[in-house]
Amino acid sequence: MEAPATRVLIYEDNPDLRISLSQLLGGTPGLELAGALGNCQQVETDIPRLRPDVVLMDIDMPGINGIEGLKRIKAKSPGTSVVMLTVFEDNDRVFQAVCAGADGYLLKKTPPAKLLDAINEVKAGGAPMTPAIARQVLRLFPKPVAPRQHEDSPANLSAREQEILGLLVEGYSYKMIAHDRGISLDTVRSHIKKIYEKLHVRSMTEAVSKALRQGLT
Amino acid sequence: MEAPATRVLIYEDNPDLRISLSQLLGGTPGLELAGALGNCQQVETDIPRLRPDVVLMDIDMPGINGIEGLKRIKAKSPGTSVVMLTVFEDNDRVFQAVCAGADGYLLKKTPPAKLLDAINEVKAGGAPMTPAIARQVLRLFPKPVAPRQHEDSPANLSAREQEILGLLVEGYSYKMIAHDRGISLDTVRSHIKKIYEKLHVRSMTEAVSKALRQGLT
DNA sequence: CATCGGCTCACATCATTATGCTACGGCGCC
DNA sequence: GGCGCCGTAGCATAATGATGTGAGCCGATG
Repeated sequence: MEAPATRVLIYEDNPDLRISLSQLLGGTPGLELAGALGNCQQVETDIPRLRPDVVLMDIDMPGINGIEGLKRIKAKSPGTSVVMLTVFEDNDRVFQAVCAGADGYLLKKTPPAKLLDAINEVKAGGAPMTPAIARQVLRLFPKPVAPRQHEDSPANLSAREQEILGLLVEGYSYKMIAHDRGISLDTVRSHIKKIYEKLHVRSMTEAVSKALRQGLT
Repeated sequence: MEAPATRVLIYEDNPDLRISLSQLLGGTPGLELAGALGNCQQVETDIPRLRPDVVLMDIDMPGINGIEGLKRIKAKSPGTSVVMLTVFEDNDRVFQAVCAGADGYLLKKTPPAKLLDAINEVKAGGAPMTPAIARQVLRLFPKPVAPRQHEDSPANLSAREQEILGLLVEGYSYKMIAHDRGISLDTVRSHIKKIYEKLHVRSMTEAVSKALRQGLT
């Protein structure tokens, strides 16, 4: 008396990934591939036609993006669970996805086994999320509820570190910062290393993005 | 030298559980028991005194309850991570805890191994939650949020270029973009060169900054 | 059908960043 | 008065990014 298979629909514009996801799901007992599409232009008709229980939705797609696709699905069929797939743990998108009613949020690099777990999890009423994303969701939460302008610690950055982060945001290079502040290039490196640790990032672009999105400037 | 041990502070009014948690943590390499207290009456002084990296906080305690303790910790020391422990997946408490800035939310029945994982997870910037609680958090999230929309200035960027700029903003490296989009590294270079020309910038950081500030995402 | 822009790819070279380790003076806190 | 954090600094190596030049394919447009 097996339960009927869980019907899974994939939206993913990268053909390689789409195919490997399809194969993964198709080859798993208890799951049934309802479809695997490269865009969500026809999402409104796809859903009633394919009747998925769970949708895996890539966030970054040309044309109608995943967030928009999510909204349309939820508008038509609120009961359908939608798990967002993304390469980034980007704050803004997480926020948008969560607001639009996403039921889970995973990174594309999630190993296949975890992905299958996640599908079962949503089916069981859970909400699969990577730890880092879960953290972001928690951080996002209090703000809309209580828009306190709390000058809560700028992510623990020291005054000097904030200053330098500000310059990064302005597009300054290490050299420019060193010259501008009259310190050595190596000192700039030191500061930036610490900023990276504290912000949990690994590149200037990530730091800039995080700074701008979290108002650390 | 090894990384300094993670200092963990426990608030748990049940002596049995408090002791077994203490033993669990005390016997784990990389963790250091900063303290194990039966109430959070002195939370304001406990924190600076014991300087924990992570606090495990029982929600249901006599006197000052866990939510209140959490608030006080966050008021004094926003950088300290607090993981709530609870017996029930009660909606209202989850809501309150999340609003007060909890960094994780686990059930007391969580197996010891998972608990240790969770501590490492918060330390690494994650937010351990049980799936069911994660789902509640998502549901609690205020939906009526009007996402700003700007279809205004495509800034002359082609669709592909905007797409790639989006990835840059997310902190993607050339390599990651190439892999994700299934194109060669050199093609990524080409696109980015053109993006730079069109935006009049000369580095990833400038491009990211400009993109975020002008809503090109 | 010829031209043009967008997308793809290659090769080359130099500049900049990322990361790890080490170190020292100053300051505030037990 | 020892400990930890901040700001400063240097050195070394590996990885990534910036820029130039050139080229093939395709679809749209004139």
